[in-house]
Amino acid sequence: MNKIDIIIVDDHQLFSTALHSLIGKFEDFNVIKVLNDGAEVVDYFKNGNPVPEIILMDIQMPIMNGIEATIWLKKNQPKIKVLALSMECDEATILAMLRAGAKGYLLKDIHPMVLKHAIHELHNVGFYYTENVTNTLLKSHAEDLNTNTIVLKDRELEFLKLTCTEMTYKQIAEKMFLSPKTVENYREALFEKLEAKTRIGLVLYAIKNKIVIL
Amino acid sequence: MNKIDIIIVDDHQLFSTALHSLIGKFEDFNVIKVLNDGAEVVDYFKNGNPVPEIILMDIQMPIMNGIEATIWLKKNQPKIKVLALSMECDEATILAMLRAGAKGYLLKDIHPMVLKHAIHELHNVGFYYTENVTNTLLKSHAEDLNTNTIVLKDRELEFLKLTCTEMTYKQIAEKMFLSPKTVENYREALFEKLEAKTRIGLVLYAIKNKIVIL
DNA sequence: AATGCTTAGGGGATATTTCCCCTTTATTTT
DNA sequence: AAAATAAAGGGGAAATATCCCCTAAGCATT
Repeated sequence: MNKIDIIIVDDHQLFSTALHSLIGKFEDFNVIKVLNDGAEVVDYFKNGNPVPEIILMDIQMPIMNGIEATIWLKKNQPKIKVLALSMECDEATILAMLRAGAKGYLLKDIHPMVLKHAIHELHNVGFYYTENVTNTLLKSHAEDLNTNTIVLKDRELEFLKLTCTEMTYKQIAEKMFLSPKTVENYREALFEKLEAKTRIGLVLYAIKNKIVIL
Repeated sequence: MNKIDIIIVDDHQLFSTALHSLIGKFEDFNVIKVLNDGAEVVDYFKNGNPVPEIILMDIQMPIMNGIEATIWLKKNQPKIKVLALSMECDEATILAMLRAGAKGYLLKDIHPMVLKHAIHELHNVGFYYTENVTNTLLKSHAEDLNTNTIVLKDRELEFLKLTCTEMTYKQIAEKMFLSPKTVENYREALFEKLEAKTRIGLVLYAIKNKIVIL
């Protein structure tokens, strides 16, 4: 039987190391890489490295957070199944992560056997939600989880993050190595996509969907 | 021995009623009023009603949330000790509530005797923090909790909330029955107080400090 | 009576945001 | 090969936001 290839993404070295050795003990899993930030995920795949079946993804990470990284994966590596592994149990974060495309959501303090089971379910069935998460979904009326097919492009995401800053568009343009007029186009595109009327609307969207985390 | 006067503020009728009858069983407490929203708290005291020693304050409420209400109380009824009673256990909310001036923070699923004990501690010692909250405080380096003495005035708070909206200042002025120029002054005052450079800065502050809840 | 604080309002200038319409070049899809 | 799409850039105008400095009435403190 083939092993399931896994990548671990977590900025907390202690945790990712522990997880690595833990998963190593399960004979049917194979950790092919440990990455420390969402940004490293993007680099990893842009460089054409081996594609895993499953990614165990932390959420809070310094450069690119797990939600952004999952959004990127949805677009660029749609076959990979992302299992969110997080400390946060609040509804907003769970919803944001699932909207981003995660196929499962576990809290970090679960029993190892639950993790093992979750990975298998993800691999065989395609998703795995704990009771906790299911409840959250039901509570939130599961509105637009699947309806909401808003997919932001890389540069749009980058722009959106900078928009949640006290930078002017001119400054954002410099930071993105673009002309102010191009940044202007990103702004207009996002106004449409996210149904915003002003820059404030973009900021609210980004925060609600945890594209920026305060 | 004198009873301790208490006001309950919670929009969830079922809960506040249950709480009322529960506290009624403790002979040393006296619930003098049950209110259903932060806004009712403000009205209550503006009308010169009896002042309690302790307020049990919910956080999520439809019109004015518990954090705003506590900020208002800090300024207008500083002797009242606010005990937050909430479902949220995330760091940001706890910190925001304590910054707002709450003297204690309990989760709603605690044992009644813990609540009783907490109220007594609040009354006698002046504060009561569960281990949970203490941990959160230590983790967050307890930076500016006491240093941060930013007190927003009523109208400033009102303005700030509207600022987190896709309304222009002109529209905000209309809604507040002020001239655009006066709103302009509020903006400038808040820029200084909150160390913001742009309107985005105000929005970020309001969200971080849970003055608006997304 | 004088001082200070709060609340409300204003003038005038500059920078930024927002809107609408248009071009080019490369890549992807059909 | 033709058509659609993504990514980058632009002109010009109107609406908003930001800055700095100033006035006046009301109220509380000293």
